[in-house]
Amino acid sequence: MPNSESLEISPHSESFIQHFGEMGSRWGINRTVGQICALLVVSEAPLNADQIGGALHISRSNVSMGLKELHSWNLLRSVAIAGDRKDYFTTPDDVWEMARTLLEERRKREIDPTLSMLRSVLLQEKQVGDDSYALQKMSEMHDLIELLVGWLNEMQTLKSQRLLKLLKLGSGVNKILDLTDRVSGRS
Amino acid sequence: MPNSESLEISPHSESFIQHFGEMGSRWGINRTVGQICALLVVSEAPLNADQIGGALHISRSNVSMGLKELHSWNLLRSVAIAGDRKDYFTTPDDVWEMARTLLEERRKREIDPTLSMLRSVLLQEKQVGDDSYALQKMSEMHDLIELLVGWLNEMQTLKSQRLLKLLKLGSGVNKILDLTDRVSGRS
DNA sequence: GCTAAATTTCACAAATTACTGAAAACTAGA
DNA sequence: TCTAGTTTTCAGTAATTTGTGAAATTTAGC
Repeated sequence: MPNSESLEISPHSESFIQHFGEMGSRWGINRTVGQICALLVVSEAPLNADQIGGALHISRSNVSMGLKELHSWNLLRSVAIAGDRKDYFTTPDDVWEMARTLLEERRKREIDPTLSMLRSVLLQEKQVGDDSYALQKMSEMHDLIELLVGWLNEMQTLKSQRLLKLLKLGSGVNKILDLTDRVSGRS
Repeated sequence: MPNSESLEISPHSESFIQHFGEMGSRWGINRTVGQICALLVVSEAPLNADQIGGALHISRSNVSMGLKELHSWNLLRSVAIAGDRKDYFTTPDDVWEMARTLLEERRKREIDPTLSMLRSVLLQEKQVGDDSYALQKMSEMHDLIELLVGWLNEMQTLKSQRLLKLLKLGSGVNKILDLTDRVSGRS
C-alpha cells in the first residue's frame, strides 16, 4: 500500500536542497544529484524513488540515474522497509563520515589520474630534444601531489577524535613543530 | 616583428597538456582553460595569445576568454617584452604557490557559499512546524565546514617550510598529539 | 514459472556550456 | 588625432550534458 501523499518539505530544507542543486555543477556532480543528496541528508526517514521524484519534481528515470551516481560516490545507503517492496534510501548519519568519503572520492577522481599520468611521463626514456624545463615542472608537480596524497591517506586513517583535535589546533601546530625541532635538534 | 613560427611542443608536454584538457571538466574549469594553464606551466618563456592559440589549435577569441578565466583564478602573470606590443603570459614558477592559490580559489567557490547559506538558514527564526532533524543536520554541517575552513585559512598563513614539515610528518602527528595530551593532562 | 510491482536502460528532446568569426574597442607610436 | 596592431566582446553555432517517457529487465510473492 504505497503512500500517495507527497513529502512535506520545510522552507529551510527547501533552501538547503535548492542550494545543493545550484552548487552541484561546481562540485562536479549535476543539479539533480546534488538535490537528491541534500534531500536525503535532511530527511530523517529513508525515502523511496517516488518520494524523491515527487519532492524534487523530476522524472522517475532521472531519480534512478541520480541514485546510481550517488551510489558511485559511496554516499548512498539502502534500507529495506518491512512489507514494502520499494527500495528506500538514505545517506550516512554522520556528517564527518560523509566529508571523509567525499574527500576520498574526489581524490580518486581529480588527483589520482594526474598522479598516474605524471608518473608514466616521468618514467619514460628521455627523448632527444625533450625540453628539460617541462620535465622539471612535471617532476615538481609529481612530488607535490604525491606528498599531498600520502598525507591525505594518513589523515584518513586517523581516528575522528584525533582529526578533530588537529583541526582545532589550527596554526597552533607551529608551536608543536617547534617542539619537535628542539627535541631532534634540527633547524 | 612577431615570430611566425608556431611553438614546438615535446611529446611529454603534449601528454601533459592533453591530460589537463581532459581533466578540466572534473576540475570545474573547461578543457581550453586547463590546456592553456598546462601549456603555460611547462613553457619556460612567457607566451602571447597567438602562440597559445597556435599551439592548442583554438581561436584567438577562445584564448582571450581562457586567459580571462585563468586570471580570475589568480593563476596568470603577464610579462611585458621589450619591443613587442603583444601581451605575454605565464603562470607562477613555484608549484607550491600554485597549489595554495588553487586551494584558496576552490574554497571560495565551492565551500564559502555553502557556509553562508547554512549560516543564514540557521540564523532565521525557527518556524512553526519546522523539522528539527533537518536543522540539526544543517547545524552539524555548518560546524564541520566552519572548522575545516578555519583550519585551511590557518594553513594558508603557515610558511612553506612549516607546511612541508607537517605534510611529511603525516600520521606521525598522532605521537605529537599524544605528547600535548600528556603535557596538558587531557585524555 | 506467472504475474504485477518496481527499477533500469536507452533513444531522443531540452537545456546548458563552449567555441568561433566578425565587429567593436583599446593602445602606442607617428 | 590618425593608424595599424592588438585585445575583447558578442551573437550565432556547435558540442556536450542533462532530463524524459517508453520499453526492457529485474524481483518477490503466489
